[in-house]
Amino acid sequence: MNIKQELPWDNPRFRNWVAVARACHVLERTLAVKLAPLDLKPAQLDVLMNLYRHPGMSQHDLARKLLVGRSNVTMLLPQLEARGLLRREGDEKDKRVLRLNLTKAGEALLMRALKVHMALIEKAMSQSTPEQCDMIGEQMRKIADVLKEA
Amino acid sequence: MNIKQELPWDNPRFRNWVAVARACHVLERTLAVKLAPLDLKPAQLDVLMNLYRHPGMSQHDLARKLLVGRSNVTMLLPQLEARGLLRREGDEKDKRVLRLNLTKAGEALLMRALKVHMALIEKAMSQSTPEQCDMIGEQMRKIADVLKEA
DNA sequence: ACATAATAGTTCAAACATGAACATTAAGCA
DNA sequence: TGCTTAATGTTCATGTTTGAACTATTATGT
Repeated sequence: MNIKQELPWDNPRFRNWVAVARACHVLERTLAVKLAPLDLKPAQLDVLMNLYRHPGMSQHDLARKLLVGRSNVTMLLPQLEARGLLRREGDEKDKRVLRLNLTKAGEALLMRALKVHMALIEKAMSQSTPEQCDMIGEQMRKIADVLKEA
Repeated sequence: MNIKQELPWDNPRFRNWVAVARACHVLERTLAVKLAPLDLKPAQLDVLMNLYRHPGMSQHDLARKLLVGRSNVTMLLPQLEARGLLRREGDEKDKRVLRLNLTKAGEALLMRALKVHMALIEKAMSQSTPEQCDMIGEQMRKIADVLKEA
């Protein structure tokens, strides 16, 4: 019995997941380069995207959306607030929470950044048919779900 | 003309890629938790995996495989070397390069870590058929290729 | 009501990644 | 040969991410 048979590299699921991870990594790095002219990092773009889609969300909710610690959000926001891209306003009813909203400038920068992000994703995913693309998205959502239970 | 039509969230490619990125992120975080008992981080596991598959590789080659800067490798290796998991030996012919090899202990720890990694990937990918899984891997390899040219 | 739990956000130190500048060695070429 | 250029690895300063401890506020239970 050859030990090689037991090794992950011979397992299709393993090999294919490694490909997923590599593609993610490469796209993330490429995005960072393309966003540099806007003086924006991928993590910051994630913040702006989430605030656009969920206006008035709390920092805690934002942290969960970003799959990141709360302290990370605390460190991330002041930079963006100082640049006038978002506002943090205390909630009236619950004095613990801060409500987050994009400013006009924040929305404007987001739109420019989205063009860059969109173009990159188009380039990456244009090699797949719409059916393949949808199937990939569907499987990935399943993966995220099954792992969050763990 | 509704501006919403131009927004990425209505674009299937965008939505599906976001799902890919989230799945990657969740799996990476989960892996970090599951590897903690072995006192190993995902990045360190990546190192061990690459050295196992490419014995005697240089730090420069390792950095490229890991999609990471050379200085990062320089900072990463001493910890593993100090734990006796790998050796760095100067190349005879080219005195600039250091040849990297796993020790027995390194291999042993790798095997234990691979069980953990493998189990996690199995859990994640078991929801896809083998055909779907292969297709995903194929598309992701294409994406990595097309982006590396950029 | 009052004590206890839980929650939102912050602070801080440590771990980590990055890129530029550097030393050493090798390769290319006049 | 010598001079220039490129490659390998290290160092260092900077910025990022993390988790634990902390404050302030709200919820819960007796």
